[in-house]
Amino acid sequence: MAYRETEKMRQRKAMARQKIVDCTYACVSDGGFRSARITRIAALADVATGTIYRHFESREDLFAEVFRLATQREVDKVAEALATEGDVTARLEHALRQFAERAIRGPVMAWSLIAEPVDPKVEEERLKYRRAYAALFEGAIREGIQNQCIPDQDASQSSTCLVGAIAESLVGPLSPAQADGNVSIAAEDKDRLVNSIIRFCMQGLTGARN
Amino acid sequence: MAYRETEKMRQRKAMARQKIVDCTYACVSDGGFRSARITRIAALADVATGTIYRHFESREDLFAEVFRLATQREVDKVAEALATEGDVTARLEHALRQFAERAIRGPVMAWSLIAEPVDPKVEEERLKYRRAYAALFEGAIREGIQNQCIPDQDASQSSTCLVGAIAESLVGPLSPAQADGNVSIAAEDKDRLVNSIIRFCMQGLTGARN
DNA sequence: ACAAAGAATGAATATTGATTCACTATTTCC
DNA sequence: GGAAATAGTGAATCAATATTCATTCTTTGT
Repeated sequence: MAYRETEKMRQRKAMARQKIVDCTYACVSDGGFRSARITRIAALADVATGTIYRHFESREDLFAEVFRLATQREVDKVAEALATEGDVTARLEHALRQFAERAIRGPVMAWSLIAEPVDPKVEEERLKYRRAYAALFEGAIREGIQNQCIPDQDASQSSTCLVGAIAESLVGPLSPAQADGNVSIAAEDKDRLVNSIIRFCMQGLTGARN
Repeated sequence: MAYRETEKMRQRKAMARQKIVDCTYACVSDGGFRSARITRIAALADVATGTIYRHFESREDLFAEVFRLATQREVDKVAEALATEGDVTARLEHALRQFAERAIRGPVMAWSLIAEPVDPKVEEERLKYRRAYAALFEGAIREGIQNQCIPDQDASQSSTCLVGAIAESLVGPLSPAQADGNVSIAAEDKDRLVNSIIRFCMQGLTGARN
């Protein structure tokens, strides 16, 4: 025998794989999945196109993995915001703000995760992602209903409305950002936007104007 | 001279063109713009692929026209609902219901009009469509603010939230219409769904639980 | 240093559809 | 009927990318 897989090689391989994932993430952040070409990813990662296929079965599989990682990051942030101390409505508001602000910071990625049409394997990941969100928001809304901070309602349906209102507000205006070379919005506009959305959402949830 | 365009021919041509438009509409209703292949449209319309190019500059132009027609139809319905007698909130509620019910009836088309990524020329039409909606809802919200049925708020932003909440509920991946093998939902479920969305939206707008 | 095994390469291939265009068919008018 | 003009056809072409695979380069153990 001559060659056997060694620790050093395993690590080098893992690093190459990671670099491919990172560069794919960068490409997607820039123009969405659809415009992320294998050749561009390969060039960025400084490997040959063929190399990508030693690490991933197909473009679709690579994308599914990148999607999974990206969403995990987002969902974690929201979960974190919901897990703080305080009453349910405050925590929900905090979580919505987190969601909205992150989407504004990375509008193309937000659009890709929420709305861009993707291949079946990626769509499957998206379903899990939506379910994770739904579960988080729903849980909080249920808790709110229980201790009467929030009037009785279909928690699952309301959480869908929350996501929709935010997504449309952020992704709608910002997704043509890929078309024109859209510049990012000014900080005070961003704040007004986020506050406006949150007011609508919290009011839709609780009926309370604050 | 020998041949000159005659009325009969003009009509026949117009009919062929109309048939192409109709079949494109059908294809889009079925699977969105992206999956509407020229070959399939041609087959449906019972013409050769080349014929389509005698009536339209390109696939994109054909799609732009179909988009324009489809949205005109939708916007007209909402405008109609808003133009009835009664107080603003009742009319807004009526319009939202119209919007939601139509989207449920044709979820794929609704998704195509609202969220599917499309080519630039079609995107341009979508912008007009959004503006038309924004103008309609906004106008009503402004009117409501003026005569104090609705608290002061960013009318344009609120109208975006309305569209988003409905769109996500009806055409998002978690919507009942898509989740199961898109068998149409039962009438009473549909009603509950629409009522639930509308409650959220009206409450988001007015803060009033009814 | 060498042979065996694996990893990387990237030009060539495959695929998927839109679009073209040389040709055929139809309509019109004499 | 026949010539001129236009309409319709659909196989061939083109374009844009994902994917393959024969070849080259690296690593490893003796």
